[in-house]
Amino acid sequence: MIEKTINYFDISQIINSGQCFRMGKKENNTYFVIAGDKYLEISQVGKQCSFYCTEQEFKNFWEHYFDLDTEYEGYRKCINPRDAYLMNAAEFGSGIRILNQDLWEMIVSFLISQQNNIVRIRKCIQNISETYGEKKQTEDGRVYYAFPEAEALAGLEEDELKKCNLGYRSKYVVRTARSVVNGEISLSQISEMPYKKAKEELLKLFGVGEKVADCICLFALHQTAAFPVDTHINQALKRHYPKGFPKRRYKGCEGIMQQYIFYYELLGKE
DNA sequence: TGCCAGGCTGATA
DNA sequence: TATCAGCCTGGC
Repeated sequence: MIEKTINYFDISQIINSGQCFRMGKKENNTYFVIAGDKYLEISQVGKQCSFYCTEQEFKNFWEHYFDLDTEYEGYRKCINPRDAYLMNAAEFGSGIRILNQDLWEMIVSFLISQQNNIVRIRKCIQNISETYGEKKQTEDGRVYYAFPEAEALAGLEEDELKKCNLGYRSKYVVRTARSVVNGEISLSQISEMPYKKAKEELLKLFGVGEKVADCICLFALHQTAAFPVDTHINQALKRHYPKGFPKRRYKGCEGIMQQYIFYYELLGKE
């Protein structure tokens, strides 16, 4: 177990910020995370966090996954103090971090997310993981399933994933898996591209539009200039930024601000 | 029963 | 280039 004191980190806020669909609460202060083929439990009381893994695993994977190297206070300090709405939103979601998640997993997750709600998205991802992912077991015997590789999905019929409750999104996932497997699109190359170029590449995938591409850029590629606009953000922008969100002021960290707004819109109101 | 939810595609004008 | 059905499905 690794114990850390971490500023501006709140695992429950991260779970509810909607960037990860394989995290959840176990009991009181304990949470679980499945990322790719890894499983982790965390407990948190205030700034005190316990990561139930080895030092090596923490250093090699989870520290980067949770973006613990980044000082988030700096992002909040650059907020215009006259922008009361964003100041409040950032205060409310001050424990949010932008995770460094697996690119393939995020592509599929956000393909599934369209015209869908979080409970169903989680269920869909659980279904495809249990059906097509590798079965794993923790040291204490807990069974979980790794996220399925593109190869495991590319050979399916387009409607096959409807059995996993994906509905019309089934063909998006299968065709995208084929594009990855047959080399039409290179995930490793996308990982190295700047934001605009990476987004352009992602938009070539069947079922990936503006919003989904931006979510993938932000939550998998850590392109914090990406600013996904979904219905919630759209409503918030209309209400609070009728002249447009001041992206120039937040150049390079628009995505962080988007997360504060999204979380505030979702849970900050009574 | 009908509507909606963290959009996108493809047809049509 | 813009607009708009239609798409799955479960919960309310």
